[in-house]
Amino acid sequence: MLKYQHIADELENYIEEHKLQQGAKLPVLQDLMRQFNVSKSTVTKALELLEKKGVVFQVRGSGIFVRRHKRNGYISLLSNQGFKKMLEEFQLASKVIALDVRKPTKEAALNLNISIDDDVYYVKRIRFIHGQTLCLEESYFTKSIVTYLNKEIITESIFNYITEGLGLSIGFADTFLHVDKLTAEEAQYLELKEGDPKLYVESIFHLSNGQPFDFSKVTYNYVQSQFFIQAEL
Amino acid sequence: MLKYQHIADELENYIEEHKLQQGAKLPVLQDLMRQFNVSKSTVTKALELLEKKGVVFQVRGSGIFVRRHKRNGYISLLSNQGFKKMLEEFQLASKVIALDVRKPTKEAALNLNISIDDDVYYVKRIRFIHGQTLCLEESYFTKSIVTYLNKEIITESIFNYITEGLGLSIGFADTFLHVDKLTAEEAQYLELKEGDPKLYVESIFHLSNGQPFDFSKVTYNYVQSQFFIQAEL
DNA sequence: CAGTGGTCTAGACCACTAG
DNA sequence: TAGTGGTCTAGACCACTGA
Repeated sequence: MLKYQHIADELENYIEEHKLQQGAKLPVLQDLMRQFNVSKSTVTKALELLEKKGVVFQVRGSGIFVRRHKRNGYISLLSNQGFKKMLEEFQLASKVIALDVRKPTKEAALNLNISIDDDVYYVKRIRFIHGQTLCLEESYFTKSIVTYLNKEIITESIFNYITEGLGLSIGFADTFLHVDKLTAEEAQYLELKEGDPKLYVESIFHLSNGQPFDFSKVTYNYVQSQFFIQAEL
Repeated sequence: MLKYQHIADELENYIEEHKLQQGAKLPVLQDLMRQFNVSKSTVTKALELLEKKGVVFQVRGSGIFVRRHKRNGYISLLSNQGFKKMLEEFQLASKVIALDVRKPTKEAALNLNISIDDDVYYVKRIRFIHGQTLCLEESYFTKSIVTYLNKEIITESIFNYITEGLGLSIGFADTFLHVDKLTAEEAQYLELKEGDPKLYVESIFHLSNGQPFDFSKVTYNYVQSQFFIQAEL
């Protein structure tokens, strides 16, 4: 385990356990260096991680403080809060509608940077949150990378399987979103009415080496969809 | 000017000028160290900045590569791409509907962490993109921080004025969003129909020292609203 | 002006990739 | 196995905050 990762985890746990609120002051750098017996840069690296994650903010000349917003029930749009945490917190579940190997659409091939003759796994599923429909999801996985999928895997967390099971390292994602009206088919799956609002999200996920491996199109139920983003400016 | 900031700017310009595409390889760390005559950590810091900004990705054992998505016309939801760039690229304009000093609503006071007896600047404006209505925006600025505003300022970029004019340093923002249907009033302002879809975004902006100074509620025209997010996972 | 976080260095060693 | 980026150190110096 990386030292800075470990320090970040410890600090986050500490904040969680002691239920520290926005603005609570953490120990100064000197103390953290001594406490964990590491150099200044290592502590700094850990704090940068937490800052990116939206857990703390640092003020030069003053100290390190807890950052925590007041609202519950919002899903993080940047999945930097951890997959497992999300799954637990929101009791997500899935129902699989389709799973097969096929040729990609032109659109999918373009986004995955493959030929329309290459194979992809096609996954279509509905996701539920607290027992309500959350979204309708269609995904294309490059088969030469994600070599095997089955119904059991995709009912659980696909990404967890990709990292743990296949030993692949996920790097980054490009996500595009806009708002529109539900088509009849989407409305039926989400148990809403045609013409109701929807949030439509397309994402291209890449491995750490930059190779795209998943192109997904997700239509969210507007009633259930509350998102948040913590940004540094 | 910070060295790592300068290096990051230079590299970004280089990529822009040479129109490097996704996957293009940049010089290795050694070369960048020599080229800019700085230590390894400094180059690393510059590259971390660019990585966070979604400009490059690094692969251990392999190199540093350009990251660039293929879609145009999408607005970045994390304003980490720079305000000025956005304004230029999208030809944003504003029409002011209201500007006054008043007492905050309970909601605004709560989010700004002030008393309902404190003064706030209230701003209501419509923003246009390429001459079309983009959004309807209501903002509350803590008056003790943002001490002065006038119509001219808020017709241009408020944030630019806050940093340049008032010399304040903006730190981070918490943003909450969901999808809903337009009310009659919103529809009128946005030149759409009541019941049409909308993207509704609430943000709380904080100074670098953690103090909230702006609570804003924005309703986007669904036709014009295309957003993207570049995330690291 | 004491104390805090931010920048930067020089160098050791490690983990991974690709030929 | 040579070359690449990632981690970590110890320490100097700088910029900012708050009493």
